Amino acid sequence: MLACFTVADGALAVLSVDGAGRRRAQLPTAAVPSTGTLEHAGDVLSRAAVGRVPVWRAQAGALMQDGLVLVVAAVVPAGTTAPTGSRWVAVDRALASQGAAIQAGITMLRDRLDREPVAFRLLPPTFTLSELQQVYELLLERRLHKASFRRTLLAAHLVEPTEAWRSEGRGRPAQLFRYSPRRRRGVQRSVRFELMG
Amino acid sequence: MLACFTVADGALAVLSVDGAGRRRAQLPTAAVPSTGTLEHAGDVLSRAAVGRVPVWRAQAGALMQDGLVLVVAAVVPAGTTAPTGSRWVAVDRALASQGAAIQAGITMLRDRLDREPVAFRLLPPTFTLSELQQVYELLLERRLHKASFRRTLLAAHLVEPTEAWRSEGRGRPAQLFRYSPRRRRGVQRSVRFELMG
DNA sequence: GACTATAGTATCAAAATGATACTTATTATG
DNA sequence: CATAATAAGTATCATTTTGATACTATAGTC
Repeated sequence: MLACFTVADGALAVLSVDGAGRRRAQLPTAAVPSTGTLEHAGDVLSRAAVGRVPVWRAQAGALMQDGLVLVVAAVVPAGTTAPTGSRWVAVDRALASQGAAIQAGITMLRDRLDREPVAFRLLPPTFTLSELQQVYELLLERRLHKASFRRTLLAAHLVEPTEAWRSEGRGRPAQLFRYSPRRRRGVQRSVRFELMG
Repeated sequence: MLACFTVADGALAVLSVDGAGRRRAQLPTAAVPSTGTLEHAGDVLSRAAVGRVPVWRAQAGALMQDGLVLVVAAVVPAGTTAPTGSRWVAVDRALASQGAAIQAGITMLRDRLDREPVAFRLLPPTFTLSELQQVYELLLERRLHKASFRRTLLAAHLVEPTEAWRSEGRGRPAQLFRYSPRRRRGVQRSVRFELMG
């Protein structure tokens, strides 16, 4: 089962296939083949469902739903069009019908956010830092501080500026950046205890 | 397949069943039942393998190994004895034969370390702060700063001191603490970019 | 041109971190 | 018994990180 996410209309959206007359979100599914790797099986399912191999993908868990179901979390860039017969559904609405699988996928995205380039893969090759921050805010479900976000991001040498600027409606144009990780993070910082009790 | 971890002899160890004449580590396995929840299936497997339900458990992934294999990561307190027919094997040695499954389990433990009480569950009900720090160091594979570790831990209100002290060999006795989370962490801190490029 | 909206920067105080060194309490050794 | 050794736990302080606030820059709208 594929939980393929993108950003659409400023919200996280998941790919849903149009069931026969059903209004509930349905995630694309395929039988797990008995041969080949699971990675390959995930690619096959993705290609059938989205028409392309996702730019990021991870196992999100296994569910018992009328048999054993593996959930694959996947990510495609904002702007990817859904193939006919499927559409992007805002996660809030989709949760109602496919809650467990979608939740597993989102949890996987959140958990990997600081270790793998999930947010960058949810964006086109070039993007503004405000867009990037919005993706982080979507996935973390909280507001981030603008100056701190940029300072930390730039200090991590994960992006490089391009020559291009984008003027979007009102205010000052934003510079476009490209994901271009330079250095490994050498210094490890202290432990965090975010336990909820 | 069960990757059940504990701390033994100052190292992370995984439960291995003694195969017929095999020296290689073998993780306990059971067929996924067609009925019931996966959580229950994990408990059944654990009870058969360790003689008890683990104090912490999580899905660690799915592997394609001569058929589809689900890996369950589990944790039992230090000092738990392995049932006859099985033994604790230091992770370093066990990795050789069951690398993928064990690695998936360790990754799960590490990823959850700051959000779920994995380290506390690897210890008996009461423990010293040095022991706790050692568990964190084992799982994170790096040294931590003593004063910072304690400051942060106490500020998180996750442990409470007991009246008991333990004198272990030489130096000053250590106070025993109990896992007793008090408050939810209200403040969220800034984003970390630990991407490896 | 004034107003508003958004990008991006600067400054500064507060908080978190890590190094170092210190104190305390115990066992080992002579 | 005195002293050394060892480990727990604490204190101090400089450095780094963080977040609030306010600022400048550049565009569109009225």
